[in-house]
Amino acid sequence: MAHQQPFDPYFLHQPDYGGNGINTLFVSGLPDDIKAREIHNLFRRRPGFDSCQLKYTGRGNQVVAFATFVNHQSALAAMHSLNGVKFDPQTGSVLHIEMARSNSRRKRKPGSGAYVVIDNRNKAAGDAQESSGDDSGESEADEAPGDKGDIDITKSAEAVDGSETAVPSENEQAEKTVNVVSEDTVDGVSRCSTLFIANLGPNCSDDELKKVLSPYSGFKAVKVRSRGGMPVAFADFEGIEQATQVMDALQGSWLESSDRGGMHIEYARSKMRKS
DNA sequence: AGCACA
Repeated sequence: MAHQQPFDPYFLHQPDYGGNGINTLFVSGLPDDIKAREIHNLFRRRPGFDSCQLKYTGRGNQVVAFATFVNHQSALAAMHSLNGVKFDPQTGSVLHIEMARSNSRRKRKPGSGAYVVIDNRNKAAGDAQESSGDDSGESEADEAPGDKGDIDITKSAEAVDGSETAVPSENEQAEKTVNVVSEDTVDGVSRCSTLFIANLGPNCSDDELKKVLSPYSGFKAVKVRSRGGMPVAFADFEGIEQATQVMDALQGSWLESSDRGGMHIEYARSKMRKS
């Protein structure tokens, strides 16, 4: 019985389990000429990334993707950093990312690439053709939220196949899918070596946060501010990279004092004043 | 859904 009590949020007090167990993201809003490689390049830099798959749903030219991470937090962090991002300035397509209904069961095969393509376009037309080299059996691992029922649009059987199934080579240099305006700006988000932490419980203290944050390299200081309402905190780090690591590691995780959900962590708008 | 301290 892996049943979680929906009415008791305290079943996951361990920082390692600061989530509902879902580590896969559902991605829509993709242009229909998207390549699996692009999905891979979009997510591969995100901490905790494991693998991804591009799926032609068979509904027209609809394309969705699933990205799997090592845990819920890293999936959440990636979702937060990429959701709403304008993916293609030409077509104006904007990424819509949410937690998948279920985790990807497809394990990354050793020696094969970190991404895979599932093409249901022909299946929808009654044709049983496999995308190259796919393992037989279930090729479905996840279901899109709000994707119940099979509305067969027996249309579009254009074979735009090939090239996506290629194994990604070690091209570490040719990836500018994510817009980097300046070193400190990614996807239009200004990064900062100070983090802003919200969604804290009313009793959250500096000490509690310090205990959680101090194990991370580069941690300098944390301050909780209450301003009457719910507290927020600012955590300062040596550099942006260290701050990012902590944000990715702790995004969505619960503290003992949490009562409204896990921590919501963003880059602060300004650096903590030097002391 | 909330960003201070100088």
